[in-house]
Amino acid sequence: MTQWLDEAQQQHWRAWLAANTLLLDAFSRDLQEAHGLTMADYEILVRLSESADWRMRMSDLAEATLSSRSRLSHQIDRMERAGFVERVACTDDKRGYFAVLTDAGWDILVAAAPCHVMSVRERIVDVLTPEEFAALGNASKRLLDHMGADPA
Amino acid sequence: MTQWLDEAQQQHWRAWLAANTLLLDAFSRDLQEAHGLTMADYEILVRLSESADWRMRMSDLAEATLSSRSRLSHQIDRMERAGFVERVACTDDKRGYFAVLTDAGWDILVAAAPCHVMSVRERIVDVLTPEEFAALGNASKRLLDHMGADPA
DNA sequence: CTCGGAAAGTTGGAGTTTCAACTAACTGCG
DNA sequence: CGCAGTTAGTTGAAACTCCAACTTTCCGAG
Repeated sequence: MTQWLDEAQQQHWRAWLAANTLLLDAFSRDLQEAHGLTMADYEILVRLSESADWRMRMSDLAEATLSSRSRLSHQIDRMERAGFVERVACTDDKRGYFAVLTDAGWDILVAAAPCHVMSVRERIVDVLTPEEFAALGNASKRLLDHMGADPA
Repeated sequence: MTQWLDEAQQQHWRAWLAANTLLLDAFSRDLQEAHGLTMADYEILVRLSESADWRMRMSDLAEATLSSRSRLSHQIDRMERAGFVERVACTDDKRGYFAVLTDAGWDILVAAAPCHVMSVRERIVDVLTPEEFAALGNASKRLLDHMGADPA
């Protein structure tokens, strides 16, 4: 016998789902309109910029951005065409490649970051009380843990 | 001067983002493996099944599922091909169409629902304390309100 | 050394989403 | 009435994602 959700649970669940969709849409739209970037582009730029030598192995980057290898590979194709990253062969492991941030990639990240942070603030951080926001973050962290995901 | 996020805020934000991605992936995968449905399919089936006469105007359905008209149109194409819905011309407004749930659509929804609810429980509802889950839902609701979204 | 399996990454095609352009029908104002 | 502007919905192409198959290289046991 299925244990259905009660009315309140149903509402929480749907709110969570709807908020995700609308927020993610909004962030993408903001980034897109202002700088022609997608969320995926942006996350890759961020990860690379935070890495030593502005570079990361394809697999590590895929894992960090919660993306499949295949998806990342196509994604890096596009970003390479756009001039934001370069592929550099890894000499230690000849199967491997690094995705390396270019100056152009850095520049667009620097240009886009303030506007992205702004929209995260406007739509989430500053909308909630600090307690509510922390609760949202902590609940998310618990859910991640339960799935065995690294919180990094 | 950009007001960056502090360390804790950064972590909450990233946790939220990661949890969304992983959870949504997981729900899709569960539905896909068990019944060959996508989340989008499932939500449409749910909405239609909850509507009078198992039918909804295309625009209303698009709005309810937070999808663009174009996306919904393609989506309904596929579901019509699969036999889960039908398009029925609207006689009042000759521009309009109803998406109507078929018996086959109802059947697959009935088959898929328990397994979907199960996975929502397993991955969210039963993972958190009732307080944490409520906090997640309420925060989401607040964010929706702030975006002017109807909580229905 | 060498061979089988695992890991890194890419590829192509099919499926999905987005965007802009389009048709057809409705609405209301002069 | 009659036509300008809106609304409903579709379409096709381009962008993106997913999946399965593939190549190359690495690793470890014998």
